[in-house]
Amino acid sequence: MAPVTINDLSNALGLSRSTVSKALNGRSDVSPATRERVLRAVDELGYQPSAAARNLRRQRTEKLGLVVNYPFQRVADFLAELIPGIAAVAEDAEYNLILYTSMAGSAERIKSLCRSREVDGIIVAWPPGSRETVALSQLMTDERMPHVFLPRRVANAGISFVAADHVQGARALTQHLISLGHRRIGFERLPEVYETDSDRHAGYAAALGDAGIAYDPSLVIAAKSTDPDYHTRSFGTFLSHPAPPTAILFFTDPMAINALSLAKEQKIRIPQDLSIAGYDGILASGVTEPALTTVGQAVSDMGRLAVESLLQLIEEGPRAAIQHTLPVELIIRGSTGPNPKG
Amino acid sequence: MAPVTINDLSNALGLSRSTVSKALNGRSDVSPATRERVLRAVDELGYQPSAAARNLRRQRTEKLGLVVNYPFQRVADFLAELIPGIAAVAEDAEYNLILYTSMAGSAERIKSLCRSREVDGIIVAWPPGSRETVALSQLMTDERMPHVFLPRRVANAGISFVAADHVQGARALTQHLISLGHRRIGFERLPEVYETDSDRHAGYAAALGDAGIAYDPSLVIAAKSTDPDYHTRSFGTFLSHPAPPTAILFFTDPMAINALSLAKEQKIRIPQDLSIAGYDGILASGVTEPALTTVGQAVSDMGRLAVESLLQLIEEGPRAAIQHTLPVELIIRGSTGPNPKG
DNA sequence: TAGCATTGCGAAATCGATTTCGAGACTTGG
DNA sequence: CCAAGTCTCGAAATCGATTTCGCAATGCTA
Repeated sequence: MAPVTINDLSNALGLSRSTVSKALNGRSDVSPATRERVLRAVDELGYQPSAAARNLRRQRTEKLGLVVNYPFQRVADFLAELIPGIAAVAEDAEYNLILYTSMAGSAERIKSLCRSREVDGIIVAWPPGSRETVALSQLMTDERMPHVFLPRRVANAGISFVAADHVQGARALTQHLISLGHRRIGFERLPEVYETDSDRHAGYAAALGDAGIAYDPSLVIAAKSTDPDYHTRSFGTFLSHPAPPTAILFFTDPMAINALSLAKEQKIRIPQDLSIAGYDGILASGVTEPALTTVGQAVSDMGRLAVESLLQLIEEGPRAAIQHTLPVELIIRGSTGPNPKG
Repeated sequence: MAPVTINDLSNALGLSRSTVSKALNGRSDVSPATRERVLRAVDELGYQPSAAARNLRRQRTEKLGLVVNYPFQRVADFLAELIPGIAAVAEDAEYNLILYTSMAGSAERIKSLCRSREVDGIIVAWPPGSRETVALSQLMTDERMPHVFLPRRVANAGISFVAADHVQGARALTQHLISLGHRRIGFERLPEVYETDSDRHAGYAAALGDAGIAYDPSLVIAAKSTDPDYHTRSFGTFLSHPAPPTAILFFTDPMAINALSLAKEQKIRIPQDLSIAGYDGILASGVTEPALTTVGQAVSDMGRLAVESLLQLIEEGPRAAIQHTLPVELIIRGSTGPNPKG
């Protein structure tokens, strides 16, 4: 009825708790015969150690925390790929995953999480802006809580993260458009200030430079996050430009998909009249009409690496930060085509 | 350095651990002045109770387990909506969510999970076939582990679940097609035997009956799960029927989306030549060309209800099963149109 | 003022494991 | 045959909280 404890086992066997525990944990000071008896009894009585008791004594929980520091829905696509990857790798290493979705931005709650010791390490998905991220990392370091940020690079040698190489991604994407004959290429940046944004912008600028195309600031729009309709508005800005771009790079796929339908409304043919590209390679980007040219990230790889890094940090104790920057993949689909004016 | 424990607090204050604990847990046998002192010290020393110690003593963990009993990727869409709903509601009630993705179908692992007592209750997402589900439920009941199944109905009065009303959904969908003039309506069922399948089939048959249309078994195909290409094959079967259907209902959106692209390959115009409808209302169904008529489920509501039900089961101890069947919503989009032969 | 109820606090048990340390029993070598 | 290891095992401490119970001091009633 009540769960079987190690005491029940030791009583049933006429052995001490110590011996039973040692038999179960593979200690060497137990005779093979005794170990055999213990294991048989475990089977018969259906014993399973209490997680709480074990956690308390061992001072670790074999659980990882995944803090989603961003409206879940907006990164649902990403998470749908990320979470199973993380959970699977973690479970292979006998760790489980606890999800925290309501502590966005709250340093206090992260601190509580650290102090309650209910996880052995934390993966922070979509960390806040750079400054806050550094502070958050410091806080967790102070609490001796191993942690890894994902999927954003943090420009700080002491902070562990797993990210994608957006300089390379944006560069490849821009090069693709240039090779199609485009010379005036619009770029819509993110409103917030992240390394992700500056990386992608750097890649865009680098590709232009490589091709000897002058960087035209009027073709680069930084969306204003205060404006709920900023996607729509900035698309209009591009179109009404005196010398409008023949191709536009959007910072994320949803922005590009939005542009796709705006274009359809205005009878602008994609890609005949205008080439459009997104970024991130979300699932929906593959089923639009036309399908979206974009840059895909190996999300499940990032998940796997994040877990592996975190486990290293946990096992090896204080050590140098682990930083991974993964290559990204250019996905060429129907939304980009030759420059109509080229 | 080392985490602050309740002993540190009691030393610093010159109070016993009991008193400190009682002050923190709102017991009445503590004077307001003492409670105040304790709270102040908590703030100053940065005390946070150890989750493990508390769990051990209280014999509960304030954690819920979400067992995903199905390849994560195949239900990613669903999960992306379900998980945040579940996590948010749980966190409002001071519960966290632990994800288990690698115990598909394994009764043994479920049993271990129950006995380890690392969660207070379990939500099983996408339970296996009826018989196994009943066995699984029995197992958890034996282990005194509260549990709820989702999002499938289980035809057993003793089992708690949250599901959608697929009889109504399939009926509404079929009625929609009938109202468009269709008389020969194909229906592709699932290979496995679930209540979900029989419910949708019953709804389909009921709508036909209501309209006085004879049920034609040759228009109902049960896909064979052993055949990896069964989607493609069954679409061919429909087309080569001597009196082919003018509209086809697919059991799930991915099947319908697959049919959409098969139709495009074969130059069959949707919906002019053939109407196609899906079921489930996944995100991708909204961005196909044409967009898919389907039936949407209030997934986040199901998540919320599942958590609320589970919490009831946890708090009230042994009690009658809680069963919720939610209404579904007919989503009419571009893939269904008037019967060309009508 | 004696007797009783109330209030506020602490001692100790408890939850269920792990781990350290020491002690017999048994070998082994000299 | 004795001293020194080896093997096995158990007693007891420990992890950090909660909870029960008793005790002393105080307030209240008659």
